[in-house]
Amino acid sequence: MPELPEVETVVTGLKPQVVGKKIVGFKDSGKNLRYALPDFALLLQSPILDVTRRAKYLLFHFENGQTLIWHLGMTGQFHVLPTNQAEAKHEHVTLTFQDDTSLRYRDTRRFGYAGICATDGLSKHIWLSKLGVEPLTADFNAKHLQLMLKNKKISIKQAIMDNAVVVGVGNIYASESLFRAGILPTTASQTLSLQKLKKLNHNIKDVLIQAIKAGGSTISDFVKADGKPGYFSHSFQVYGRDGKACLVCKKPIQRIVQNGRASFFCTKCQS
DNA sequence: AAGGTTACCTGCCCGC
DNA sequence: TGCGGGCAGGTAACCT
Repeated sequence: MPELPEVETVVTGLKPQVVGKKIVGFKDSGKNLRYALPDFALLLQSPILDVTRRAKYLLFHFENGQTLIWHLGMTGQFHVLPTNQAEAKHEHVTLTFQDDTSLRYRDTRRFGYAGICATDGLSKHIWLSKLGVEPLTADFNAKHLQLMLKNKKISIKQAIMDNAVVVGVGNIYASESLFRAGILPTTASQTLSLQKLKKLNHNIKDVLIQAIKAGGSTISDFVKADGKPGYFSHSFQVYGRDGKACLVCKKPIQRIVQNGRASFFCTKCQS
């Protein structure tokens, strides 16, 4: 899926296209996403007040006190299109607005999922209640990392991808931030000094901010809400570069599989 | 109980 | 050109 910068980009792109609109109809492809779809009738005729993000979830807040929670999975995309425009392949949900536009949800692999929850009960929702701190807030700092990682035997890469430690860091930005911080992804979490954690904390924030500025990464099927790709993928320093020269020291970038996910790193620049 | 593995699903790319 | 295998940005349900 899109990682945090991509979701942030989608929220930014969607907001001006949907805020103030009312859903007047809905349909789905008949195929479930990861879970059964919610009853969209709960949202009918109520204006969308705002679209926000928590971790990698999009939150559509409705005037009637309901919030539509949406996760894009690996391949989810939103598009706002004229209602009379033909359905695209893998379009699984259509929410029709009162103004002849409609919000289309496309998801090739159908790993995405949606739910509806009373806005005042959002923090207790099962998908949101266990989430850790947002990476771009002051709550995410070296001391926080130290506290969360003490006694943890898992690798540092797995730790920063754990949503209870910090949300929004996925497989790409895990490798990228560890490279920038000079830490091998296999390092045992509990062995890192506060000094190293400071560097890592700083680099996680930095790489996410840069990616958001670039409008999210583009890998295969990520498209922003306006249909145009983002440009951060041009800035990957290690992700997907196995066998190629490290941009700092020229040593070939290594690729290993950790917990079933690809990790990329430089053995000279990271220790 | 933490840490690992697997499943969910489709498409693409690679090698034979 | 066709086919099988491996791989893909996430999450969570399982196992050990």
